Amino acid sequence: MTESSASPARSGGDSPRGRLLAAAAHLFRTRGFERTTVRDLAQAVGIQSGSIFHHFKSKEEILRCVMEEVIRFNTLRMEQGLAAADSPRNKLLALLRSELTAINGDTGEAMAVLIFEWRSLTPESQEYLLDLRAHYERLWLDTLAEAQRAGLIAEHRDLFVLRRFLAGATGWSHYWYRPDGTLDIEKLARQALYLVIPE
Amino acid sequence: MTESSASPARSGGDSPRGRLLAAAAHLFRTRGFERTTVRDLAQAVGIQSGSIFHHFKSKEEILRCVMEEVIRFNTLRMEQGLAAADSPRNKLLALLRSELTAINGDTGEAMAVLIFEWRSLTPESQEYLLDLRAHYERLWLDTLAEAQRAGLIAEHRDLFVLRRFLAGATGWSHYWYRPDGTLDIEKLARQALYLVIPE
DNA sequence: CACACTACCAAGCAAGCGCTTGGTTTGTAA
DNA sequence: TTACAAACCAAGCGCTTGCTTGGTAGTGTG
Repeated sequence: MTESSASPARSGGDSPRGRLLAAAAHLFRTRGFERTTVRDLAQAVGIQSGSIFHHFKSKEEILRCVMEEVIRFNTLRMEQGLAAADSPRNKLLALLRSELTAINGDTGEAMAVLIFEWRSLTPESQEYLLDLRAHYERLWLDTLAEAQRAGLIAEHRDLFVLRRFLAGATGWSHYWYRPDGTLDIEKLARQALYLVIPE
Repeated sequence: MTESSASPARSGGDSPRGRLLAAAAHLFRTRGFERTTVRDLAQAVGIQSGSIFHHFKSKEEILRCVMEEVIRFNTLRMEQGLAAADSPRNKLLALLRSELTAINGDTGEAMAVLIFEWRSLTPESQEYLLDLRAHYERLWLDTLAEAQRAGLIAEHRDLFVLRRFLAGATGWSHYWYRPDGTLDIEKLARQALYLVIPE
């Protein structure tokens, strides 16, 4: 309820498990899940490869945990952003800002893993995580519907399709956007808003 | 110039090499490049795994060939679509239709491989293919600039950012769009056009 | 002290990987 | 019929993979 911290403890922090997850997010993003070996992972945190299986029962479980953590964390951030916005327009901007921050900011590596390593999950893990994502997507569709009722979005636009287009647009920014240029995330979010609202 | 065939011969057809490339596109898309073994690939075309290396010198070369072929093919399709369009608005629509067809139509599997398996290429292959893509992207940016000069796109919109957003939006449709529903590619392209032009 | 617990190491197993090799079949054309 | 190259097989090499096993420090609690 306090606005002080943007996040309530993502991952164990400096626990062995937390360090493993952080290293995994980094390696899975840069090399991909398949190309990353448990030996790479062990070396990154300074232990033997076999010791990993004291903390996780399989390599795939590490992937699932990285994804689960980033979903929970960013759903929370999105809800906080929504609560602070007053108009339909600003709610949309808040969602876009949240998603672009998730992808290009602090949780960027884990988000990229979530998006681009989905296939490496077992079907059971996919099902489990899809349940978590459902709530996240609901927030989006409700906000888009509210904006359409307010007349911000033309009637002939399909909101489901629009949301999928936006998800692709923001997710892909991971591959080209570099925050050190003149284009900060706030400007990027505004450019993304033009995709929804002509203004 | 005839509208009869949408394509001039993509891949060798039923040559051993062509069959290998077609099977590779399918397997690389469904399982990913890393998870696909040369033994899978060989089984798919009915030969021994070692025989693959009579046609390609490495597994990575197969990936590069799949990508090269789909770039060349779809650049051609896009140019044909552009040539047949009369107004800036219809040129944009032609580009979106071409890209969405490439991703969700006949070349969909190879396109998905091009987009999502990029990382598995060697740096040399990446550089080589980037040259081919440069021309493709140039067509996009030129068309967007023409539309902006014609007043279809607001001055404060960044065309480079817009193109990247659109690339993400269309590319991602591979993951959710199913052509058998009520939403055909033409309607999908129109929904995508709303991202660019308010109308 | 004894006990339990977390975190870890050292070693290695069974399986799977991309790719090589040497030789054989098959199609084509002189 | 002969010649030759493309296409392919059978076997396996050398290496890497995810993961297991048995044991050992370090720490806190009674």
